Amino acid sequence: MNMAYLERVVILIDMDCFYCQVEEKLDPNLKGKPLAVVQYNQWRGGGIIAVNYPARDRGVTRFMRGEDAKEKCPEIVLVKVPEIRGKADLSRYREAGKEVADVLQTFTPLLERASVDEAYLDVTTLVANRMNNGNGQISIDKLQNTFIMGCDTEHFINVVKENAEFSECNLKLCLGAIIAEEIRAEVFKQTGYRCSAGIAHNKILAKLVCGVHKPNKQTVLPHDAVHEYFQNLPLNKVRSLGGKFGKSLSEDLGITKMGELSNFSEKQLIEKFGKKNGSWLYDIARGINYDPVVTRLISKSIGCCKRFPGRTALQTHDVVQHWMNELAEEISERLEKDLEENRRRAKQMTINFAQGVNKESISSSRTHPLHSYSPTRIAKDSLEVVKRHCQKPDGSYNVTFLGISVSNFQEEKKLKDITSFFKKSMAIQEEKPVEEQQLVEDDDDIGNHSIYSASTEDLEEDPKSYIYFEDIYPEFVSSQPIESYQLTSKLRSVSKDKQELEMRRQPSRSFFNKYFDSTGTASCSSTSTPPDEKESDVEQAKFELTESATGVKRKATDNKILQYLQKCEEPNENYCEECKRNVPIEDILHHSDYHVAKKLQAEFNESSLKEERQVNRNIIKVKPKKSANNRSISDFFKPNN
DNA sequence: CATGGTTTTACT
DNA sequence: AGTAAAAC
Repeated sequence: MNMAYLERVVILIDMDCFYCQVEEKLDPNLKGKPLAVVQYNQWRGGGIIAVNYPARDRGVTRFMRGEDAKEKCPEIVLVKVPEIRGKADLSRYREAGKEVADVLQTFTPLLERASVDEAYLDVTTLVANRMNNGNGQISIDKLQNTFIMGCDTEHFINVVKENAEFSECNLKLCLGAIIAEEIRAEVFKQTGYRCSAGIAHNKILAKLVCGVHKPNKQTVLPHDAVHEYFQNLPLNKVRSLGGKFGKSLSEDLGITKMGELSNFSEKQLIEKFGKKNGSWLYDIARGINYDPVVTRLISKSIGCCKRFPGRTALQTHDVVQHWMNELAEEISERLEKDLEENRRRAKQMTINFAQGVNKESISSSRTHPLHSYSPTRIAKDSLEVVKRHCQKPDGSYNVTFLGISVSNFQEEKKLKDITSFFKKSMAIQEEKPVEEQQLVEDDDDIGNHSIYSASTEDLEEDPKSYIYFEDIYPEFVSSQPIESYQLTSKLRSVSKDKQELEMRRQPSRSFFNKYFDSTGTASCSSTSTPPDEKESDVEQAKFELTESATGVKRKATDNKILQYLQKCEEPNENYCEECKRNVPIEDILHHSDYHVAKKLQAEFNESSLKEERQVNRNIIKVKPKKSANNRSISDFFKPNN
């Protein structure tokens, strides 16, 4: 069982009806009552954007208006999202999401925030650590809230224990599930929010099963259970197949279930849907997916927008200007906050607008450089764009949508964060308070906005003025990363032969068919000897284990796998093995420093207690102002156990 | 009239 | 750079 696509353990954490939970936390009176969160209650009771479970039990769903919900469930409480400047203000939920992310972050840096209430975690190295540290025991009492797809949990555990080496990847999933239990418990402990989790070997599968036992439970999808699960699974349940593509997929191929997708050759799929989609489909039909979990804690863009449907369409310059001002103010506010929190500055702004009614509406967007965070400046530039594109010859408008979003964030200070942490904690050098270093320059044309932090384009960025991490600790930058070493060498030893290829072609059913029946009752004996007719498979598995253990390398015959492995084996200059992605070449130093810090944290976490975790959190954030600890670097290199 | 506001990614 | 799709 040494296949590359079974190496990773991915967790998807999804908050249960998050907006409702946020409101319930704010007003504990609401707990237990049927509740929905609505925005804009003017028209038909407002649009529902979240429904809690008591309300769901009574048939209330999203896609209902507030009025419909009241009809279905007269006792329902409808909480309206706050409004500022005439539009919905979602900041309360963004804050809550950040709270949760801060907890998740203490478990692994390999964290991808997918939305305000969802995040993927690649816990492969955490799992590997537990196995290497002799901390890899699994038991039912650590999996009290865990379901295994297609199998009873306790039974699954027993089989995994009895066939430890044969089902190493399933053991990994169990450990991943234990970690997920810990994560969810910690999230609840620190924030009071409940969430569900999906655990699998990749993001698509983790996402797929996360909701199977919602709320407040978690679900594991072992690779061996995929085949059966897919037989009855509609195509559109799979992420990215939920829309038009999924529909055309099912029409073009004349299929409705995921299981049917594996009847098509990779060649066929590529012919129909292109190289990228075709291979992706071929893989996922077999439960295989290589999309990496990329480390992203903060968003790459910040935007706000508003629709003006039907009769509310904006008809005059004055009204358009008014809403431009409102949007610009919100954007500006959020940008200033982002600047403080994340020390970065957006360089580009995109103005979105639509004219005309629904079907015949024409939407468009224009980009514009962003020189200042001043709301009047933002409004002025945006308005100009909209005027140019939307004003009719008679001076009137018919604008049904307006939006401003900003992107192309540039770090305000490079390499400074991490070095200042070390400077501080090791007292290497005196450091001025952050505030004093922050130059404010008066920017621009329309003047009078000195309170709006200006561009730092020409701020001195002399590398010599910083102390570089690798100057102090060259060994950590130049040598093999500590934590990833074992994983990396494992990936390197992954081999591939015809047998494995065959197993890819014919989705593997062996494990589940041999040891489980569909009801989840035990069908294997208490001995570790498998039934006769399957012995060859076990022998094959052992053979593969031995082969990889001896480090014998065979030629990969499958290009995809080959490429995947090459990525692992020969990282190029700017390929970050930790993130499994390329990072901008100019950021690589900063980036690798980042990972060194994260690794210290990860190692520390594994063997440590919660207070220590709390301390590490400050390291991860590398926010000098929060680092109230006196540890020296050597503290981090104490033996693990 | 009318899910609405966000965010990411891929295509061209 | 601008558009479209997809997801929550």
